[in-house]
Amino acid sequence: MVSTGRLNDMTVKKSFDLRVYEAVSQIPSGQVATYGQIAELIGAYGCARQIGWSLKRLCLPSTIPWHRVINAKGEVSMSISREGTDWVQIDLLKREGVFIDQELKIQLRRYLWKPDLFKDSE
DNA sequence: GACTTGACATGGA
DNA sequence: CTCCATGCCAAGT
Repeated sequence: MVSTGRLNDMTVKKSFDLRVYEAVSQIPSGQVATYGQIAELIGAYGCARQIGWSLKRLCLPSTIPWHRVINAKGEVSMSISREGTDWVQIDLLKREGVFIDQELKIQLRRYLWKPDLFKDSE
C-alpha cells in the first residue's frame, strides 16, 4: 500500500524490501523466479538490480526463500562478493528437487514460477 | 557530491 | 547461443 503521505527515506526503502520479501515468499518450493519477475511483481519493472541488493541485506536471518531467486539466464548469479552464499543457494535448490547441470544451468522452462497474477488473462 | 560497481533485464548484431 | 550497448537504482569510494 503506497500512502500519499510523505514517508522517510528509511520507510520507503524498507517498504521496497518488504515487497521484495513478500513476493519471494510466494515462490513455491521446487520452483524459481527471476529478478525481473519479482521487480515487475512489486511494480518496479526494470529495477532487477535492486532486488539483488534487497536480498543481500537480508540473506542470513532468512525465513525468506531467497535461494529461489535467480537471473533470467536460468542460472544462479555467482559473485565473489557473496562469500560463497551463491553455492549455498545452489545446494538449497538441489535439495528442493531442482536439477542443475554442470554448467549451473536451470531449466526455466520447467522450474520457472508462474504467478497467479496473470493466470489466463491473455 | 560525482564516479564506479553490482546477486539484472532486454534488444540488436 | 554469445557478445555488446543501454536502462535502472542503491551503495561504496
